[in-house]
Amino acid sequence: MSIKNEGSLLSKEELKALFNRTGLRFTPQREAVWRLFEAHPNGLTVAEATAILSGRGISQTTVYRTVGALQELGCLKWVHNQLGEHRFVASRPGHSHLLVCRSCAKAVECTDCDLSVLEKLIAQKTGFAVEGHHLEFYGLCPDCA
Amino acid sequence: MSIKNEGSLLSKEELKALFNRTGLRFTPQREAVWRLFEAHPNGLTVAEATAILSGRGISQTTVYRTVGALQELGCLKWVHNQLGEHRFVASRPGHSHLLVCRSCAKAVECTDCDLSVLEKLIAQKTGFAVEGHHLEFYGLCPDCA
DNA sequence: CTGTTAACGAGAAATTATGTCAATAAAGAA
DNA sequence: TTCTTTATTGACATAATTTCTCGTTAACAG
Ligand SMILES: [Zn+2]
Ligand SMILES: [Zn+2]
Ligand SMILES: [Zn+2]
Ligand SMILES: [Zn+2]
Repeated sequence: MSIKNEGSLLSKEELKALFNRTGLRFTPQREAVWRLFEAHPNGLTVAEATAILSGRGISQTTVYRTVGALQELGCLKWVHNQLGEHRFVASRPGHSHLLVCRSCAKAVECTDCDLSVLEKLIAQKTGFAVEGHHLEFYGLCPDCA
Repeated sequence: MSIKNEGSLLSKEELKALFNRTGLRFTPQREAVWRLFEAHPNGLTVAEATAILSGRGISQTTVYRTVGALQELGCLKWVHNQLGEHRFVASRPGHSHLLVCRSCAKAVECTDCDLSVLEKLIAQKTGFAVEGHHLEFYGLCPDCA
């Protein structure tokens, strides 16, 4: 198990390559959206991101589109906090889980949480071909405890 | 591990008792909302439920409020399907997980999936006081495979 | 440098969810 | 049963969230 490291998750070159790999263009707007989430390890709602980025001339439409793209690239994860708020958290590309604080509504990423045994068990019992999962943990973060 | 049984999950008396236990009133509208979800094991969005129930004189406002109440009572679970659609699935009161078919959107409940070991591990590593979790599995159901 | 076309912003529109308030009816007491 | 209390309801307004349209701009391959 490892906790997400602080600081820049992706260099400019890595980010450009990530977009270009799937035929997407690397634009200043897309970098700005990504950097914003990168700078907020606890996550943001689209509304919060738009409020900040509109001051930099980036439109709400572009924020929505970029959040969608980053999700498909696997480096932006969504969580529901207890009140149904839809938040997004930056991460390195790949699968991970998130811990959500019920007090301050912030989300922290954790990786290497193996559920393969459970998936196999469920596949056997139900006949489902299990392809993946979404797992969120709820609780109180150290600051709020 | 156990799979959800078919048919009526709660008798009228059980349902009334469930509401009254927490000071909520048992109304025809609330029963109708519950029975609708009970009759749709694959789940419904609020919009779908409202479309059906408005034909029976039940308002959108009441559908939203009842869905919220049933969630708090623990017998209505939400899932995101792969496209972010927000669906609700009836279940017996209590904690459980759901398997969602990516083809037919069918959601099947399963219980007794123990994550306590994982929760303790995460609590140690992160300092979070872990209080609960939300876990969905995605895959293909036997009929769609 | 040039051409192609994905991506952009502005604004409208659609969808989803919540708030207000007078009328109604569920639950418990008498 | 009847009465009293008050949570619940429906209609409607409003707010919040998300998607769409279209003319313009600029990323990127050649
Ligand atoms: Zn996982
Ligand atoms: Zn906190
Ligand atoms: Zn669980
Ligand atoms: Zn299926």
